[in-house]
Amino acid sequence: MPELPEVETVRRGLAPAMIGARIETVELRRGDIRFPFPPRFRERLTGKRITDVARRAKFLLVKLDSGETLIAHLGMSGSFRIEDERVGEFYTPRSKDPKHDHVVLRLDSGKTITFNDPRRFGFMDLAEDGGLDAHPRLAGLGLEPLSDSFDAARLAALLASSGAPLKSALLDQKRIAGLGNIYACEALWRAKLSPFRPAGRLARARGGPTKAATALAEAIRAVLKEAIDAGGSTLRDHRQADGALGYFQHSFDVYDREGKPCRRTGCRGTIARDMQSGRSTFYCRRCQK
DNA sequence: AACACCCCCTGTCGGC
DNA sequence: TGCCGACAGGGGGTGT
Repeated sequence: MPELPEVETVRRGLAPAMIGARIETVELRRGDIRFPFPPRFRERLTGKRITDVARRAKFLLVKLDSGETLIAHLGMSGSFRIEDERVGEFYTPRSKDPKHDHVVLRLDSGKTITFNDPRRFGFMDLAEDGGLDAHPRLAGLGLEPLSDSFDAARLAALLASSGAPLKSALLDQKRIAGLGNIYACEALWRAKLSPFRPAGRLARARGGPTKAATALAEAIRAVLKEAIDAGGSTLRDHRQADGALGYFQHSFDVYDREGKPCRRTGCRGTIARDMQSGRSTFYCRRCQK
């Protein structure tokens, strides 16, 4: 479930295995994932040393000593796997479906980093030295919800121009970058806000953000932070199992809980599911207004 | 300009 | 048991 917390969890897993290492070989098992690989992709990676592994919204950013940056997106089903050739098969069982291993990076540390993506909605790209912020895949992205500058006032301002329902606006990566279908639903539930409420109306208050915007900003930050904390703790266990980085099961308050009781203390509502712009929205009619 | 809609692709699950 | 449609964490392109 690669939304911001999952991508951040993957980043934290990859960073210690990748930073400082040199890429010795790049194996592409096909010519494209969702998009074709950029020109001279293998050459631009091979022999380069990795200086950092960062994240912007749901994008992983692998910084190279050439100044270029490898941009990776997990799409819906992408994951990375770390294997250590020096340790061997006992600690690193094979993936269940190696047929979806599309990219294999062999590092001089002896570790192998494999990108696996059954649905191939993920992709990789390269940004030239100095061209990361202007790269077409990143240029239009909105505010990082976990950055210091994200607060109720900024959230309200970002939603002010929207005529869309609140949940659709939260999924718009040009406004807030990193929320996906799960955490948009979860944040709205926490803030007791209906996903159908007009987003632009959250902004309109004299002298500052509305109570709803304040609650929503806090809910977004809290739900993302908690998910990252949960992923971080799950990560260690998961890696002992098979070295895979990508999917972690969390327990959600509303997502995928259609027909089940609302978990809010004192609320007797039942979780409903509706479609909004083609995606499922889970919410409680009783306590989300 | 700012939406809503459809599509990309594979796998899984529930209903018949 | 098998088949078939619905649906799945995302986002890019198109049409209104």
